[in-house]
Amino acid sequence: MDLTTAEENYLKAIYHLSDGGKKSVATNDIAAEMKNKPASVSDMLRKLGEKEVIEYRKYYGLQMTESGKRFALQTIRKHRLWEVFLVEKLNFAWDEVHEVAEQLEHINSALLIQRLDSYLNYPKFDPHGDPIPDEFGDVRARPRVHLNEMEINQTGQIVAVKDSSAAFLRYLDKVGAYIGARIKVLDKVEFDGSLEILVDQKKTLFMSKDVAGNILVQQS
Amino acid sequence: MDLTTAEENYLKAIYHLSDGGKKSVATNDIAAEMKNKPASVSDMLRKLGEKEVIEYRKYYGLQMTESGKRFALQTIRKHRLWEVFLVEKLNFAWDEVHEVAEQLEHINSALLIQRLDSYLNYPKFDPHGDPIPDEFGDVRARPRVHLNEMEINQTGQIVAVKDSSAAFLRYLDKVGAYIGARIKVLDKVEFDGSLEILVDQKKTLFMSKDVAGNILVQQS
DNA sequence: ATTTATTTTTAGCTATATCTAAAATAATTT
DNA sequence: AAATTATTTTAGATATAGCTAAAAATAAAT
Repeated sequence: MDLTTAEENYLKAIYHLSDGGKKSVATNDIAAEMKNKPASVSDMLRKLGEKEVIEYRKYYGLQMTESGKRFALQTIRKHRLWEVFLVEKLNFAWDEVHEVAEQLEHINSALLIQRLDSYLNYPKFDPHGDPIPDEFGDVRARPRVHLNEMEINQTGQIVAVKDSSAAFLRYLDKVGAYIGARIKVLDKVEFDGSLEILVDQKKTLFMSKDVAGNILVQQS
Repeated sequence: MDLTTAEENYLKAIYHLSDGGKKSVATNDIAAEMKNKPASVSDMLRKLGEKEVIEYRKYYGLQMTESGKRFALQTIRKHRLWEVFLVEKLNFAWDEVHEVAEQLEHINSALLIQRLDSYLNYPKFDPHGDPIPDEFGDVRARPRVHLNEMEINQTGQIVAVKDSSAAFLRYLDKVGAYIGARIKVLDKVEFDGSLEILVDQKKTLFMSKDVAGNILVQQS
């Protein structure tokens, strides 16, 4: 069974809004996420129900089926692999990749994705630090802590940022706090929660509690 | 003005069938090339006429406009750049790339194509030896000769093959006669036209007139 | 120069994916 | 509990891109 591009996009939106198929999702919220009208969503939900990628009872909401989750994860996998390609090979900036990956994720070729994965050396995380599902849809989720919650002398690796506005990403780029950077908390100021951070065993960096609250770290 | 994927595919087909916009093309031939029905083609020609990428007088055939040629060349450029990527970076075989490139050519991002071009080191020819138009649609066409028409001691570079059946491509791969290979005609047998070829100043190779007739060489 | 055959176009239908406006259902408030 | 509000669905459009069957125009053959 094959899905259209539109169906893939709906499934992906539903997957994200439902927190991986755990929660129920409102028609209105899907419409907001997809930037279209609730009436269009209702229609699509009926179709997705017929294809059995969701279980749909009208007026009562929906549940993703196992099949639906697999499809969503495949699309997410492709999106994130392409993001890695764009950043690592074509030197795109973090904030330039989304639009293009949004198109590339719908290219249909199992061989292409296998080869791309291999070419990129089987990355486990995308440039924003989000995990890349493997070909079976398995995700190796790492425990994450907000940087502002870490204690002095604790170490880890930056794995994600919460605020992905262009301005914030530019700031991070400037200070060298890229995804994958190894960090160590050197000092913490009591009264405002600001931090002194060692980045990649070289640069030290002062950071406000607010900024640190937007950075996720895998502790090690 | 933007074109849909279907419109891009029609323009590309028309460009090829009309030999770069020079000849007129029959509705039936477009239908055959696109594997759909003449009625569908008529309809699309009307639309393409309205968008002024072709000049269309019903029953009388069509002419590509300058705008139409530019669009077609951009699509061809993207297709061939992706083919280079698939073969050189992802290790696709010559006969595996077409289908996937057919999808990738419709990805819409000027930046992506610029970066891809740069990443591939501004290739001038695709893996089949067909020229890649530059971003302005200019094509550096090289004079080509069939290998069987070359004389003893003449040299050149293989730029294309006419028969692109998987069997033929496998044969060429096996004997090392890939696109770009530098060749020299060492000897020519009078009575059957078969040739002795030096490939890349290393291997010598015997080749029937028939095989040589399917290989195009840029003389140098 | 008619007739016949071929090619091309039109008319009307189907499917996808969107929309607006109205109707139906569920949730909230008084 | 009834009325009001919010959410969701249906009904009926529109646009794209294909189809079949029939009509119209052009080309070929007698």
